[in-house]
Amino acid sequence: MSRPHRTTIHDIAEALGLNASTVSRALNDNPAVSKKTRELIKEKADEMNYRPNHIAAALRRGRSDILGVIVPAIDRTFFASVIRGIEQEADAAGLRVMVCQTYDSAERERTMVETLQRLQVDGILISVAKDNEDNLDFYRRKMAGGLRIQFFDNVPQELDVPSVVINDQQGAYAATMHLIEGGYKKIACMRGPQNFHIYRDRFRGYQDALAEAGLPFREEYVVDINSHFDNGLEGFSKLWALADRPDAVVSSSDYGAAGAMKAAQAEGIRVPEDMAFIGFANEPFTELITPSLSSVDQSTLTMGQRSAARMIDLIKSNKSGVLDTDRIVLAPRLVVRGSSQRGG
Amino acid sequence: MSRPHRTTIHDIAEALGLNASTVSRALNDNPAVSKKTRELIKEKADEMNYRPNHIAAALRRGRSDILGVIVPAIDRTFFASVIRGIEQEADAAGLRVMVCQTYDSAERERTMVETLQRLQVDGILISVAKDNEDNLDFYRRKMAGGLRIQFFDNVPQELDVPSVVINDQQGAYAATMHLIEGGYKKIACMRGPQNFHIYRDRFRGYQDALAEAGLPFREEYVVDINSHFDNGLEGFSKLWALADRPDAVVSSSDYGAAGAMKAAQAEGIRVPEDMAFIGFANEPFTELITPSLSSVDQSTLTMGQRSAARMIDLIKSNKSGVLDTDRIVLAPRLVVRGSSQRGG
DNA sequence: TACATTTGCGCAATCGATTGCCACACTGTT
DNA sequence: AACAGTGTGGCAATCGATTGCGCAAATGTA
Repeated sequence: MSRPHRTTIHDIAEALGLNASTVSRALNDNPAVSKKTRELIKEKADEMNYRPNHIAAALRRGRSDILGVIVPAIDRTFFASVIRGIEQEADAAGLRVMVCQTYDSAERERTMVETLQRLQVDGILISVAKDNEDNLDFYRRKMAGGLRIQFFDNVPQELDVPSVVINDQQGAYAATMHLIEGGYKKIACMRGPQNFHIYRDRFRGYQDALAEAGLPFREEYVVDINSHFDNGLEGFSKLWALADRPDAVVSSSDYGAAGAMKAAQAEGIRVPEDMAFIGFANEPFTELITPSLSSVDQSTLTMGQRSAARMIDLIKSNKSGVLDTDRIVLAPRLVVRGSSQRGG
Repeated sequence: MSRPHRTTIHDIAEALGLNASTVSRALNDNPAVSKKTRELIKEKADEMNYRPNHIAAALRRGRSDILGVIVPAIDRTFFASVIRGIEQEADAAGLRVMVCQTYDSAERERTMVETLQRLQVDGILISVAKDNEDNLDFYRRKMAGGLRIQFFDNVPQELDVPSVVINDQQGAYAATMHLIEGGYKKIACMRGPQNFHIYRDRFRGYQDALAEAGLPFREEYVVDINSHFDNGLEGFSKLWALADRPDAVVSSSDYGAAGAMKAAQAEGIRVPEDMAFIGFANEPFTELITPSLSSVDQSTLTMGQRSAARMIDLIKSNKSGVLDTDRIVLAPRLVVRGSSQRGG
């Protein structure tokens, strides 16, 4: 028992004694069809419960009206929010969005790109996976082959590609400076993996702020972590083991900051009186924990909108992969909450 | 400057002095092609950097090998996890997954179904939107029209459709019973909108547990909330205003429970010594807050896997929309944490 | 009335891959 | 040497919508 027959433009044409081409034009509001027949056709189409076959149209037109989006994981607020921004722009332009997850695997990332390409997506928006060590050549080839790719967030630094990123240095700088202005003097840094430029930039922002304020940079105040709660716990214990303990922590991730803060509280430390904490990403949970966690907001919605808008422009202008390699840099926004505000 | 020419099977055929049909068969490992030519073709295809046009194949075969997934929002851990389960099954079956968000709008939900249908997806997996008051007829028509739809999580009760849900009653029952066993006697309930069966069921589980333990059901201990942090705050203040205050709260949502707990702590209440809290959904943040929040895990991965597996079976057997309307009911799992464990 | 112009619609090719059917060639058997 | 049988591969139709081109009817003009 196969699927029931779906009505096509040919069915409509036959029912009306017309030609399929006329039906197609009518449904697309082509002025070459008189208003009379156009309405007649639309009525009949409605009556026959017609649903256009997007696949067929895509094949003929060479455009699928689909935007591919590839992210490490959709359940991270950051990406979900970027995707929302992308969808807003896509909706407005009449495009659909297809979302794929790499779960931070470089191999799966390549698979996803291939898959989307087979599906004839009009373009791909991507935030590359964390362990994306050597997909560089892959992307070079793809773009040289005419595939339209727009990068955002985590972008391969070695590639001169169109991208939308935030100013990580500036975000970490602002966070650190905020602590300094709050009177904290021994500020530690929990930094992310330094093979990612975003984490390198954040680390640099931290250093820059210290330097500008005339505070010494202390090697032992730097702890390497990943973006997980447990890493924060461990990171804190390292800092706590020091002879000269810090009085504040800037973290490259909210999860890390939350973990560290929880570990600190377990030691009886008062936050923010004895010690301040500040994270990065402005995850929703930052408002839920006690005290609420200060963080750096990454204007994610804008990131999605700008990325999509650029891609859509390119598609509409019908250029191939050669979009200008401009890098759009968005400004982050410091969100001050209880964890860093003495007497607040 | 339009897109560069993409190599097709015709190009390969021409380059080899063969026919496109042979190339097609070879690439699909059709035994009607000798091993020799098959390998020759595959080599050439590789050399010419051939990428099959999925669109064209889909049109011809009448199958797109795409599964449509519709959820209210992908950034809720619950859905992200279900989607992951779906992807696992789909990957194994060689299908792609296209995820759409309704942002809890019934209208957008219909649009998404239509869109996916135009895209000729092989089937749709959906958790219906919250304000899905009257899409019932819509779904009846779609399914009658041969569209394969598999529901999960939030399912229209009025429809006799294939679905995968969890036993909400059982989850809430276990949560409440856990509190009772912990010695709490005045247990309040923050329940979700009662027009959703999932929240009705949870409320029923709460009542059942009370009844079984011989505890009185008290109308004033019931507060209506939505699944937001702020609703938890407000909900708590209502309970706090009572003459005879409760000593525990079961919530139909983690966010509500977290909000209530924070409000309680602000009043100087010790958790769980003075008052216990337990949520529903087992969101990741439940481990981050202090004390960590007990919750009910919904075996989301399994839900996704089972839903997808059923749909895939149906697709492979090439039946139309008439999948058996069995309802698969999964068992939830109580996760006990600090917020409900005295002396723990 | 005759001719030029516009309007409205049909014909047929096309997008790229798939597939039923047929034809040729080769092997092996008698 | 003739024929059956099997193995390979080509031909052409097909999926459903789109679109360049051209024809015929309707309209306008002299």
